[in-house]
Amino acid sequence: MSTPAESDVQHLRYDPTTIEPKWQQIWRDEKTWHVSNKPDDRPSSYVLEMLPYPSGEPHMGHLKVYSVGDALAHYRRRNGMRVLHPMGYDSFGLPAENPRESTEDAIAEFRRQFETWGVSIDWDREFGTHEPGYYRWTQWIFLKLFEAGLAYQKEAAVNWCPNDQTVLANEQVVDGHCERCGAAVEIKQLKQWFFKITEYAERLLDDFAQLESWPDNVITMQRNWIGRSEGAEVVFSCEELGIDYPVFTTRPDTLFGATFFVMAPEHPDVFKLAEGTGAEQAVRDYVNAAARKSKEERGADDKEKTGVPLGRSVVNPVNGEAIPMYVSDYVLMEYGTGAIMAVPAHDQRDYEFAKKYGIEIRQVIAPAGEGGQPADISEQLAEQAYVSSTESDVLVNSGDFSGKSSVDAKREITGWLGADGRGKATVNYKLRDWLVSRQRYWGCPIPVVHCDDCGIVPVPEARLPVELPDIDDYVPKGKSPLAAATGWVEVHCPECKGPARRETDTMDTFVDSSWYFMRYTDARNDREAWHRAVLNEWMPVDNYIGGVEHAILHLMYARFFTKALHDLGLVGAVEPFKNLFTQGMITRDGAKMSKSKGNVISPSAYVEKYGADTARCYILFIGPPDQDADWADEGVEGVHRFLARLWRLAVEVEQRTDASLGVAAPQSADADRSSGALSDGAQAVMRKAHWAIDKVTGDMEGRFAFNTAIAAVMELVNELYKCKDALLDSDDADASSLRFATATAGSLLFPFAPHLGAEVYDMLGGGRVWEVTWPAADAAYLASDSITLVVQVNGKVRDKIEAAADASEDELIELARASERVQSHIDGKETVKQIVVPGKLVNIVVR
RNA sequence: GCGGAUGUGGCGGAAUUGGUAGACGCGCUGGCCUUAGGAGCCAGUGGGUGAAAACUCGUGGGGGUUCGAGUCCCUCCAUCCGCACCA
Repeated sequence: MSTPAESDVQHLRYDPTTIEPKWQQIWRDEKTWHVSNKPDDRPSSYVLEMLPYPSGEPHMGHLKVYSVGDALAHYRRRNGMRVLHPMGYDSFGLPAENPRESTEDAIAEFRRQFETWGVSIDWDREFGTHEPGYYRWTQWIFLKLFEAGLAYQKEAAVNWCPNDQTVLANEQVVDGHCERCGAAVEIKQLKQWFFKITEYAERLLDDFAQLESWPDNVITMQRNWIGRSEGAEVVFSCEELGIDYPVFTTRPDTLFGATFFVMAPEHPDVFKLAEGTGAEQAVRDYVNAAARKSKEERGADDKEKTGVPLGRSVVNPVNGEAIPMYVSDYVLMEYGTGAIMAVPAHDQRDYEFAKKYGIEIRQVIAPAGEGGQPADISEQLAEQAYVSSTESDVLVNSGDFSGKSSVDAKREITGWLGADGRGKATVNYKLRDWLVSRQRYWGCPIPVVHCDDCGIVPVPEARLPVELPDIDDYVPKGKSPLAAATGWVEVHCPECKGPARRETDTMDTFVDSSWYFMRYTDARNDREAWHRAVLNEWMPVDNYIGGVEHAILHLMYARFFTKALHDLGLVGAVEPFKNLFTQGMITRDGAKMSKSKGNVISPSAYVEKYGADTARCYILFIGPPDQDADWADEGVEGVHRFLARLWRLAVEVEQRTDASLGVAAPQSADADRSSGALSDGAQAVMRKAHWAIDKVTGDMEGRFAFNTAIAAVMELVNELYKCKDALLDSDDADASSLRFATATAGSLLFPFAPHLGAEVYDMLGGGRVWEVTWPAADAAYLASDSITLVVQVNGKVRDKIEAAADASEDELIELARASERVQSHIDGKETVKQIVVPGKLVNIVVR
């Protein structure tokens, strides 16, 4: 029964360590994945994974993101598209040791591993953001934004990380802690560089409509972060000092209930206001205490409201009433105007403050009660504020506006105040300008000089890049280490030629990564950042793939950059990423991998032991790629077994069938299928192969269902094992069907396991699978003459019957009723209803 | 507190439009092959009753819509994530 050839095959070992380097060398030597910028008749597609921060070696997240992106890139290419799939490194940042050396070592290791993974990258476009050839253009963009008034310097209260010894953007502070190192963030008053992202707040919101597919949660997070709220700016006047204080409120309908007024401790006028009132010392103590608090302490959940009177009052514009002013840290300087009107009856925070300091709580809103009269809510107001604001909430104690609905009153009171300049409708955003200066050495220098006579002078474009000097001590000490490089700092002013000093702060690394996807399109251009026509040919990115942790930071900054550069006429696209895919995390024992938990596993160990194809397929097979997945070594073994099984099948089929048959489908295939020229086994094999083609294609299109796509190839291979013994040693048609189906398994698996896919296809005489068009399923093999009819009685499955695919509804009912198993359930009962789903099911409802 | 997601065998997961729940893989059980195998091949595998045929229960809990619900609606619970003094 078993031939020598068969038993040989059983003992052959699938050896990825010889197969994988073989194909990698061909791809490297022939630059297979290089794509030219010269358009051709193929549609272009830009597939991009978020660029890696090179530190140590790649981790499981990298393996996952490139497994997903590479599968997509391969699939696109084989569907006749011209695919841009580049690679680079986010190589400025916070390295521990000698930055230049450690960065370049890490990049070399990343590149080496990516090559062992067989990722189909156009290596001719590779760069690191720390290379002068790249950051020259980062500086150029900075100057463009500066010219446009979108980059500016101002003194402001900023987030300071005492550990990293640098300022942080608002977005980089998480729960009052440094996003990077976890230290409690302090507030400092410093002069810093900002990008005017707030000018784009509205468009960042509006243009969500232009995106093709982005996860809802990412859009929601950005929307919340931008924090648009509509309301009114209302002017309260301090008559004693003759200063007007506008406040922002979303509740102008509650103005008649304002019984006090609060300023943030950072408000520049608090000392001026307190002066001469006797409150000076108390105010100074309070403000100093607030300044010493970390952001976290200030924002703590259960923190009791505190504050001190300023000893002054302001006039409420709706009723001319003078109300007392306070300073309290529950008011934030960075939102609105840094001052608020306080309506304790209808705002919980104001309520708590008023309760503590015995300030009047004056109700001006009431829910509609019976008979259209306002309901009595005094009981509730003894406990907490009443914050509802709907059509059925009406104003009380509000002069001429009493009786109006809360909703109408907002508009009418704003309009009334607006008529004589005491207020206006406005929109406010939580979003603040992007703080981009960093007091770090390893970053892109900000290309300006400070001249005593000329002020801030941009470095002329022709003199870019402003290169990072080599220095001895790059440990941050509160100001940029670059300040110590006196030979570099001291320059001549580009305008007056007088003595001047270079800016010593460097840029936030998020600036580097806000435009790298544009540079890829024309990465070797040393005359300009990109050629416009080339850029527009590729942009926007068709599929952007990465972790959801960048939902706000990177993705919002990149959107802002694209819009700003668009407005400057430099970029055609308005949005950078048409489709966004956020991959889930790889966990270990159900927990995030971390050094402190000691549960970190690295891809390299698995790639060395099982090969890249196994590691890549496993990470895709483990579950839907947008969900978190737990890494299990037994699962890896299972996938490895499957790949070995396919490889052995290919070897056996190759050895025991005639090589001249190649990988073509049997010639008698579709024409003679019904006439029986193909054996039953061959037909089963052909049908399964075409079923798999259809399934994998469907899973790749539209959704990233790689897990079920791989499962389909597993099913095909299982079917081939079942049929192969009958088909080997048979006639040419049978042998052809086997060769075709085995090669098809390799072809379908190629996007996920490129080395093995190429090996199997080539072994059977198909040549280079990546040059072969993606297979199309033959409808003739998908349709079947017979179906399995499910028969239900009262919705419960009672039988399954083989039926002709083209049977009529009546025939199906007849068939169903004839079944013995069905009869035992319907005998002697009245048939109420019979439902037929053609080709699928009959449900007989009896009583 | 607000917003979002998820909940299916022992485990990872499948079920694309309301129509056979559990594809595929892991694990487990049995068989074949083998000097042996933790290799390979084949078969079985949601729970309960049963010798079997079969019956019955079953997609976090409860309720509803429907001939029919993992899928739609209401409600509760659990876990995870994001935001959180934003006036």
